[in-house]
Amino acid sequence: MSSIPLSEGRPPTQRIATPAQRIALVDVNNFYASCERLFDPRLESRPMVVLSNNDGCIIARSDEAKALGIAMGVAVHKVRDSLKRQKVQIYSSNYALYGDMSARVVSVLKRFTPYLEVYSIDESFLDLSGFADPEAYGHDIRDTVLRWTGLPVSVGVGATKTLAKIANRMAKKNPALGGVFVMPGDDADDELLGRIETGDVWGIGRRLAARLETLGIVTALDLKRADPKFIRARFSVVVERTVLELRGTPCLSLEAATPQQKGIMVSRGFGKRVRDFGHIEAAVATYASRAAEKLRRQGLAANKLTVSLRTSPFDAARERYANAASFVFPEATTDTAEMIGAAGRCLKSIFKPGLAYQKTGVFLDALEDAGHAQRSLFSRFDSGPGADPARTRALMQTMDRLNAAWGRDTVRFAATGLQRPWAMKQGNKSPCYTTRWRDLKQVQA
DNA sequence: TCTGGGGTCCTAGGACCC
DNA sequence: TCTGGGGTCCTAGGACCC
Repeated sequence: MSSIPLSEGRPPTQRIATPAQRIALVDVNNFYASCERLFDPRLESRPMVVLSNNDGCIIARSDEAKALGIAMGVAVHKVRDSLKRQKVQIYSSNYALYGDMSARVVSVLKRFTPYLEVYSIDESFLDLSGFADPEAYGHDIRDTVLRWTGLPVSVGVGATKTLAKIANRMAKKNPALGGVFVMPGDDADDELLGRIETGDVWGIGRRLAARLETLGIVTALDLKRADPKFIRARFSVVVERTVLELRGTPCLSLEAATPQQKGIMVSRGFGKRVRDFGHIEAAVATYASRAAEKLRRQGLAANKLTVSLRTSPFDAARERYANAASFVFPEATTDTAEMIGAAGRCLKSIFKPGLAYQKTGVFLDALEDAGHAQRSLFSRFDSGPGADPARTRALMQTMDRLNAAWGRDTVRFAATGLQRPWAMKQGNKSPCYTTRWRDLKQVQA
């Protein structure tokens, strides 16, 4: 994270003097709207919005649209008349375009420092520790990105990620700053923090803000001055970190390497309500295969698949229902057909006829590196050279006998193979074997 | 009629083991 | 049969982010 390498052999507890950490947050202003504008110059200085997947709600607005008071996330049908009256241009979203533009911005940013974390499609954290004049550097970054990609960015600099976020917000809110703001640091931050509500601090959402308010903590400055230990006891370690970060103590490090993804989700709302099982089944199969594609593209394999299904939480008059079912694969898989099959079974177990459904999704979980996917305990008997199905059956029978005799999942296979709540709910008693090497050892013992 | 589609991390609590 | 502490692993649910 720091650009100063630790010398080898130094005890980890010993602190070394480093220049104050400087983190810059660079993000694209109104990212989706700015991308669309790039390819349609007629939109320049006109109010415009970009819509979500089914053109359901507003997910991006140009400055001009914001000035008209159009809210983020609002359902289009609620504001359709007002959009028309104010001549707001309306665009469907184009994620392929945004992904491509995002990559271009990142490649420009990488010329400024290799210590960079791509945080989201339109935001990156840059480590500028040790740079003499971060403000001038920020302007350089901004000018270069604009010139090379056509996209306007804002740059906020602070001692921690949380402070960089706040600085970025300042840069956006005050046009006079020219898109760049550097937090002065320490006590000099206080005047500014006093004018920011806790809910606008990174990591403090609506619920936490409400709970903090009951304690009299209303502004970012109040939060900075709160006792970290008290906050930890009352809330959690997450909020405690935010307090420390506001004080300039880094708790969230810059992650230059992208870690392995932990879950993969594909979900969509239906354009209109759906009652037909076949329709939902087709959607689930499509999502399962898309999820499998994403999985393989990253060289991962999944151990578990979950299907969720729900009616609309917005239909106050109709019966509400939401449920999910999971399937744990006998061994980690990347196979589309296997996933579609599992997804279909899961769906069947939670589908209730007669309801008007709004949304379904497929989630892949317990991911691991496909190259090191755990071999099935039985796979060497099941297939390949030396296959011995009889041996497999014998092993399974042994397990069944042990489990029956001891009245529980003695050797831990039977129960761990199926997610319990689902198995119970379905009355599915058939054992499903997870076959890890540690289990094999227990059997042999 | 119509309300996004993804992700992350933390905590509490249950099952189980010795 | 009861009691009990210390530990791991797993899951559900809640909070947040973009």
